Amino acid sequence: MSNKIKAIYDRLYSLYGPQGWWPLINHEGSNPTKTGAINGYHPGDYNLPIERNDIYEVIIGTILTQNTSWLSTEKALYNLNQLNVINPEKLLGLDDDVLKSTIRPVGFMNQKAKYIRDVTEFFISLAGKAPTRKEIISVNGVGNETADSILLYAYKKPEFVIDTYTKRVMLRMGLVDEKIRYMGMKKLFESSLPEDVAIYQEYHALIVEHAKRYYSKKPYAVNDPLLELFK
DNA sequence: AACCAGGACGTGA
DNA sequence: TCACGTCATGGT
Repeated sequence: MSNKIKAIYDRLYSLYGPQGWWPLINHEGSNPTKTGAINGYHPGDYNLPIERNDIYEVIIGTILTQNTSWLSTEKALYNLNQLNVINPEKLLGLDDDVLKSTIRPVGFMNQKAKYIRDVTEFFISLAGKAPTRKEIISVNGVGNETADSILLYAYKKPEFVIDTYTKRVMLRMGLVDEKIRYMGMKKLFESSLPEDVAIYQEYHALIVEHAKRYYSKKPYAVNDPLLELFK
């Protein structure tokens, strides 16, 4: 196989199809196959988000979901939406204790409340312009993965997202070693794929979907259909 | 009842 | 640079 990274993508896509990330609360029902408070997956539609508040929703979603299940994140976003504060100015006007109790389901509510305020002020200061990677990662609470998630899913920039699932799968496939760093893995994917936002968006989402099934509980990769690719 | 979840940051070596 | 502790709630 000349390009294993691409071969894995093709296999995952044929297994699961387009994932329609990042889900948006204002697009409920567009994908009935997923469950939870937000059914706003939009498979095949790579134009979203368009509205300012939708872009903002993706950004606070990336903070909320840090080391947290998406189910919990949905609850927090649902709560915020009920308060009609998925809007940067309105969010900043929210009482801090109210904000913390609203995002409570995601855990780490003290630091995440602060992170959300910081990234919100940064978002407003952009005045509609997309940030560079260096700029967005300088915000407190925005690390490598969150920065790339924001750039890829909120601003549609070709930045590949690496997460713990990605490393887990790549390790099992024997394509990286244990000491690989975030940027090393990111460059590996980006140098193996066409620089295409839709592909980057799908690939990361597909890895998450796949890893939830085969790489959540140990031992990993039991009956993993990817294993037959390299035999 | 341990373990994990769509991580990031601060600290001391 | 690196290894490790901390942050916190909820589902399985």
